[in-house]
Amino acid sequence: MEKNNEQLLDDRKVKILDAIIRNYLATGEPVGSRTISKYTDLNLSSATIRNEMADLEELGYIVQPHTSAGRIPSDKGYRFYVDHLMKEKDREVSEMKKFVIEKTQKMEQVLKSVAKMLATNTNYATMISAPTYHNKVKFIQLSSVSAHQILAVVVMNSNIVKNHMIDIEEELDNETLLKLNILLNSALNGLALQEINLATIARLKEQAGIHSQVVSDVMDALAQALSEQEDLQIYTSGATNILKYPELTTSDNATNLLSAFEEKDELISLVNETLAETSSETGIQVYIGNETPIQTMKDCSVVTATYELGDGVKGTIGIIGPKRMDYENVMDNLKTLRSQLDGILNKSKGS
Amino acid sequence: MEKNNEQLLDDRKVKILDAIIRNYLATGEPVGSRTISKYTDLNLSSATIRNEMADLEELGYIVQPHTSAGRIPSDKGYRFYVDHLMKEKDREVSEMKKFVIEKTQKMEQVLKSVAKMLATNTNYATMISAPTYHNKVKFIQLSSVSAHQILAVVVMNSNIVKNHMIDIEEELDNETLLKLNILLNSALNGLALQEINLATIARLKEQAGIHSQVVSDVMDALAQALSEQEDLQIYTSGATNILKYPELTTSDNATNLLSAFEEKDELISLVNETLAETSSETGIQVYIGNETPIQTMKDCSVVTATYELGDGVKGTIGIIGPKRMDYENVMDNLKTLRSQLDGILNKSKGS
DNA sequence: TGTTAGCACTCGTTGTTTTGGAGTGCTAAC
DNA sequence: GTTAGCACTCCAAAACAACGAGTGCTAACA
Repeated sequence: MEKNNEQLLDDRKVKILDAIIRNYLATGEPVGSRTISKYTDLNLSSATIRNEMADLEELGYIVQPHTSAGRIPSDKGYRFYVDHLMKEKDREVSEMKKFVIEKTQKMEQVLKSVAKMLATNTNYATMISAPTYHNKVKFIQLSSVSAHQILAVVVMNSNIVKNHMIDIEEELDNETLLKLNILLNSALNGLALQEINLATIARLKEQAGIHSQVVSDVMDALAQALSEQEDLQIYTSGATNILKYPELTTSDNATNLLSAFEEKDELISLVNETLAETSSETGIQVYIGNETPIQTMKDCSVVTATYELGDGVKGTIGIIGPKRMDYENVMDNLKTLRSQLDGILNKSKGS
Repeated sequence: MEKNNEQLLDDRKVKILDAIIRNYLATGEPVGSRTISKYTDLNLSSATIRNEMADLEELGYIVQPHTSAGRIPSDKGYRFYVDHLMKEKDREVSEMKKFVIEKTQKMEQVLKSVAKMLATNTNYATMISAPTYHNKVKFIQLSSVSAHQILAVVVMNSNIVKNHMIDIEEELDNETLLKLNILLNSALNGLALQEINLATIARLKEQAGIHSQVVSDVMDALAQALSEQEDLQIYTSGATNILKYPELTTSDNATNLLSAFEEKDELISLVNETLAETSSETGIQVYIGNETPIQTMKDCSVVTATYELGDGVKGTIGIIGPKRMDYENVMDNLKTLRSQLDGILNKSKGS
């Protein structure tokens, strides 16, 4: 925090800004010159601090809620803090791992408990998206369940299983079914879902050589089932933490935020956004106030992390809290989590 | 509302009580004697009303928030209202049906939109549980997906499909697999999941005649997969409606309620509770205040309805709001919904 | 005997005023 | 460049006043 490659900020100003923000993060109250005067080891009188603060305000790093109140950080101030001032903790990571791993059950369970743990750890609202497998077909099987129903099962590379029930008009004999199975497996194996389009299906029908209506129907149904977009699963926790922060409770702000957590579609676009913004080497992204892609969260800070499960499979974790959030703690949590999710989730694949 | 088989309530008191409650439901404000004096067609002076109100208070049907305030209904008052006073609307039901049916997609989608519609219709928080199929096995299939993986697919009577991936040590040849499939189907077909226990499996192993470790392993894994309790899916909507009612916002009440909606485990016990209480012929249950099985909701009213999908498959719908909820509207909604869910959901079976 | 007008009283709500104090900006002295 | 001092601002909390909706009670009335 000695360095300042930022415009015009001399060493002392940086120190003061740092002190202001830290103090505000801790108390949530506007901080005055006298406080800083004693807080720092700069040994400066409050009057001096006042002058510096006036400068910092002019530069846009802090603002006054009203005359005769202390200063609070602006978005720009927070940004500077996150980019330059914040210390990176390096704490031991064992506890977290243990907590999650203990009960490695289904993926869903794991994700839920990860979200929950993060929420209790940070006291903010959290979300985590299930990894999105853009995956290849590994195995397909059609089985005749009853006279008028065919069950199609598709296993993906990641061992995710999809099934789809197909209603048919007339019965399909076992022989044809077997033939179809072989055909499908040899034709579609290794293809990504996106690669299976109308053309592929048409060619398949051709190859099948059996020009009965039933076969055609089954193929179409299967194609449709495969093309169906699996919708992004999102798990949240601690949404009510939002109510703990008065600055988020004003107006119907809180309601909107809570709704967003219940409805989840805004969270989905958040996930898509962050996955698109191929974030820096750390994989962690901080949105302060208006920087956020989601309008509903413009009074919050949003910290997201993308995690990767080895084979290019990605997901997103998000923490939503007030702008005066404990960035250090949050980012620390996300960082360790990110490094562990790979191991944790791979153990519990298979939906 | 002419009849009063309730203790000591003469006709006039009933009318006054009715007026008080209706008024309070509409305004949310304590209602005074003067209001009632004009509201009803009884042509009584406020003084007379006051006397009657004093009586009603002594009998426990209404309470005063404080001296020199109007009266509001007590739990007992609400109960009386719901049991005897409330009119049953009979409105046309078409709109609701249309709205939901239009987009009959997957069950999950349908349930979500039902909850949403209810929430917007009533302005309360709503939940709906997915139907619980205590179901019989219709079809089982083991398939070899790769050298060390077997996929077990089980189709239930209701066309719900469960799949489970089984890791195996040594490869299983096709012939054995086929044999197993036949065996499993003939042995387990028609059995309810609960009927498949260790004994059944042991007997099956016996019958298989193949005493290889692999077969035994597969059987065990399958048994375990089958016995796994599918956890009750619950969809909610409009949880934030809770914040609209000041009487629920006091203290950390709202937080607890909202958390309940996020965490869902309390909702699950609510569902279990209501399913157990084999409710009356109408299938609708009203819990007022402390009557509710869920402590968190002791300041609310909870109205639940169980719906049935022909084949004994049941689910629960719940509406959670303030005690001064519009019971008529709520119950009306639930009633029509109940009568339609059967048709709606049967169209979109298959998870 | 039931009903009602009248009245004194209660008490929460709302609005106004007062006060205190935290914090500022500016000026003048060091 | 730093700081002590001072006048000034303005929010928050407390204190106060007025209002009015509503009550219970009593006494008169049909």
